[in-house]
Amino acid sequence: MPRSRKLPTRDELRAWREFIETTELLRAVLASRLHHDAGLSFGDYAVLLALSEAEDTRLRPTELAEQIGWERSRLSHHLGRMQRRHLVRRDECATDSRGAEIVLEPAGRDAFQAATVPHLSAVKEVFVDALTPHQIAAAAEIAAALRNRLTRTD
Amino acid sequence: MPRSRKLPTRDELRAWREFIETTELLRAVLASRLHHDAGLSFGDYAVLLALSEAEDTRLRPTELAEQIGWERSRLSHHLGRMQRRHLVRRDECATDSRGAEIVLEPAGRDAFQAATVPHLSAVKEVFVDALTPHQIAAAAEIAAALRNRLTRTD
DNA sequence: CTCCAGTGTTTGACATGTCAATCATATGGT
DNA sequence: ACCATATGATTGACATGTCAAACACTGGAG
Repeated sequence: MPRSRKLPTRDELRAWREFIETTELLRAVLASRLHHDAGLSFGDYAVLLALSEAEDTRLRPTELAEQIGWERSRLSHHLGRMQRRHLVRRDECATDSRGAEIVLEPAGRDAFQAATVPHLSAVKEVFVDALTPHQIAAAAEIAAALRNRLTRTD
Repeated sequence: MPRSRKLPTRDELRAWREFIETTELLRAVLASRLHHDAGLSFGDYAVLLALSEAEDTRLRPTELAEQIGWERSRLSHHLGRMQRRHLVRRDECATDSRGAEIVLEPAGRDAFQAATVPHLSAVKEVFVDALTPHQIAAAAEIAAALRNRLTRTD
């Protein structure tokens, strides 16, 4: 009868714990490898990827933040750190003097290019090759279902 | 021929991105709720859970760190913060004067008890109820497969 | 007994993340 | 033109995470 229970069952909770802990471990392992192989953090990589794909390799902060799903203040702090390392540069925006434009610097382009192959190899090794094709499809569906729940109404 | 390709295909990469970004969002949402509902972080909750389940509600730091999968230095920093909030206490260890024993304090017990139901409700809402029973089982299997890969040889 | 390599834990320096407050400029209503 | 409010972005204070070094004791070889 407890179709309408409010709390997870023991098995559901076990699945939850295994799922959330493992995905955290997965993230940590990949982040650690990326840092070891290319000296970039996950955040660095996300920023550089978005900039690399952007027209003219430049983006407004708000747009960049939306693309990678970050709050603006988080991005701002991170850009400060990346700027110190000459990976990106802040330009003034021509059309809105409040605004800025984040520009990919040569060092950022180089670091991103050097990082890409090792990073994708690592993804292949610890994600793609760890799962069957069917499981990969299932993972994508699960993610879609979760995202659907997370981003509605709220 | 590219059965032995070293990099993910476009589809595999899409699945990867959706998976990793969504699990991060999931974690962030649950952490935010837990903090809002009970004033505890994910880390606080993990520590309090382990201590609550421990015999005599006390544990050696190294044991505690292993149970929740943290590095010892991370745990030490976190315990310092929790101690300031009177959630836990550090006792000297009777059998090894180098060592310590982390003890659950009344405030920690209360906070954990107050946090549990809202947290599990949230897990039910954003994880269990977002997926079909079949998907939950698949999620557990995927996590097991990933963990298997992550924790072997390396 | 003495020394020293090993173990348990903490510390310091720094990278990263969140939240609320601030700053500067843009913009629409009067 | 003027101002109230909205918008783009940054800042400050603080929580959290990693890494390497330091610290404090243990336990066994000589």
